[in-house]
Amino acid sequence: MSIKNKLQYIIKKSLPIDVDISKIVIEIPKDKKNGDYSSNIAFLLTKELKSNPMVIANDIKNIINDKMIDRVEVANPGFINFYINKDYLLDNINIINTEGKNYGRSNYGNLEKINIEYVSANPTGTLHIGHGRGAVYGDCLSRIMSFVGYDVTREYYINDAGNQMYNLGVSIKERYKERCGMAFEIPENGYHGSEIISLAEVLYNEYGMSKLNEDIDFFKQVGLDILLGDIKKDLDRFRVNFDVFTSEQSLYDSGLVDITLNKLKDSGKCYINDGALWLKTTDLYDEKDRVLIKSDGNYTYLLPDIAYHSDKFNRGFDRIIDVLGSDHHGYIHRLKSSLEFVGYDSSKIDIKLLQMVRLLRNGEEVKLSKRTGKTITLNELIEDVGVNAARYFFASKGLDTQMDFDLDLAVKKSNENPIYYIEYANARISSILRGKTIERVEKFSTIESDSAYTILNKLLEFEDVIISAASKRMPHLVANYMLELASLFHSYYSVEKIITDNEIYTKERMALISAVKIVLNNAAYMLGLILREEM
RNA sequence: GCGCCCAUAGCUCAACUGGAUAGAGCGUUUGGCUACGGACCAAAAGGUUGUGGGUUCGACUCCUACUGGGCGCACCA
Repeated sequence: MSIKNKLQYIIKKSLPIDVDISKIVIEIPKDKKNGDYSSNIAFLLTKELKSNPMVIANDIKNIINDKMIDRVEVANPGFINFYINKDYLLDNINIINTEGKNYGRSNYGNLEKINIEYVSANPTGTLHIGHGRGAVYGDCLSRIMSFVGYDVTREYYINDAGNQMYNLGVSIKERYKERCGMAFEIPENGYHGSEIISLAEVLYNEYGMSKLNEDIDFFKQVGLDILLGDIKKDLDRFRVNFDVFTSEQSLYDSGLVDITLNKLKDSGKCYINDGALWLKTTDLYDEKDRVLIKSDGNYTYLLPDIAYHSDKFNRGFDRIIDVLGSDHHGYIHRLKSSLEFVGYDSSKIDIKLLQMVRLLRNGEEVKLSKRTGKTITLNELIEDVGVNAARYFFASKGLDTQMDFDLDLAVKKSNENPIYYIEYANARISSILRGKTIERVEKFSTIESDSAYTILNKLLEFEDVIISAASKRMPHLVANYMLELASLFHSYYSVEKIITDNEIYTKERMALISAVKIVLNNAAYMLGLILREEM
């Protein structure tokens, strides 16, 4: 059980009335003068208890008696502040060193089945920096939610059936014609990226001019296979992985798209106008109705997507998380409305929108556009700054910040990325501990400094940090935590020598920094970072 | 024009979703290596949290009206 959870129960037991545990908020005060932990519960009970916060807080204080808590103080205008017992903090060192990689794990998620869909980039080109942000977010969230006991499925949706794929096929065919020395023309809405030219090159090298009479489907399929393969390779290099790849085409093939269409028709929410089939999404959350089948008989993107989300529901997920670019925000209402029409509970869908990455080059904005082929690829980024620095950069920021990424600055100052500061802490500890064994300390007797106890409190907080990162879907909390822990360690390192002539002193401090190293690496794992032991 | 998101130190971002004196990194200034790694530490300067109202014990956080940015507003995906 996490420390906040324990405190919640301790408080609950001390209350004169029954209060829902989730209403008892435990916080970590910014100023240590206000305790290691604090609660504002007294403010919340003033109405029910018909008393003022100070009186309520003092009543609670007088009842609380737990060996985990050293003392309780009440502060104006009614905060209850807790100080954690030092032996309890010290013993946590042993727990960390024993549990190792598992320290911080919990069953908070109760094995709830979660589907997290992210990246899902159309296989019509190479991944760029914007995809990197979504990839890191989805991957970190998956790792974090798994760690706290959710049953997580990581999923990638392949849009391999629509118009864009057709355009891809055309673009490849035209490039192939170009390579064969024939007249060619890339259509206005075709793909102009350099990867299409390389694709044509591959085709030419393999088949010469023998494929000139193949239809668009042939080129589409070749493009899909190769580009999707490249995407998977890039993601793998970025330490981003998936459990399931779902193909849009497979939803047509299995008949689910048509089944979904019939269910929508049965729902009575469809009507025909101007030769197209519309869905009355305005009956729920949408601002205008949407077309399901165009007047030319083709389906819009929405229809297979309703089928896709139905499929996710049918697979029995308790919660569905979609990670999308913020340019898709207008899409949410029509999707949720449609799903309600076919009988699913759309409140189980959590759509996380990530703001665009604005790419700067020497202070000037570089417009990303796949169509014109002007992109900074994910691979180029990794090449320049490395996987760790790139991942940390994305992982350390909240979803709704519109972040600026100055590539020149990032490369030039890559050593100033906080990840190096964190790695340096890990390297220092590794260097001290190298070749030595950590022993269990039955009774700590020499750890007394404030800086040591600040670290111990920070270590104790770890499980709660992971839980709130998971429940709030905010992986950057873990990134912040890591940086703080690294900073506390550097500080501690500068004031206390670890290895001395005193055997007990040395043994206890080695156990402490070993615990720091374990937690640092567990946090790193959560963010998909691999901390170097030497720099 | 309508809708969603954003605005915090010179710059890039935090602030535990309503808590106590708004914090880090970079940059600037000052001090610290005969120590287990100086890619470090200690300290200073830097803020009317875009603006005006409101809600309450308490607001960066919630409501409202503005200002300025991003993104949407297809029988594209």
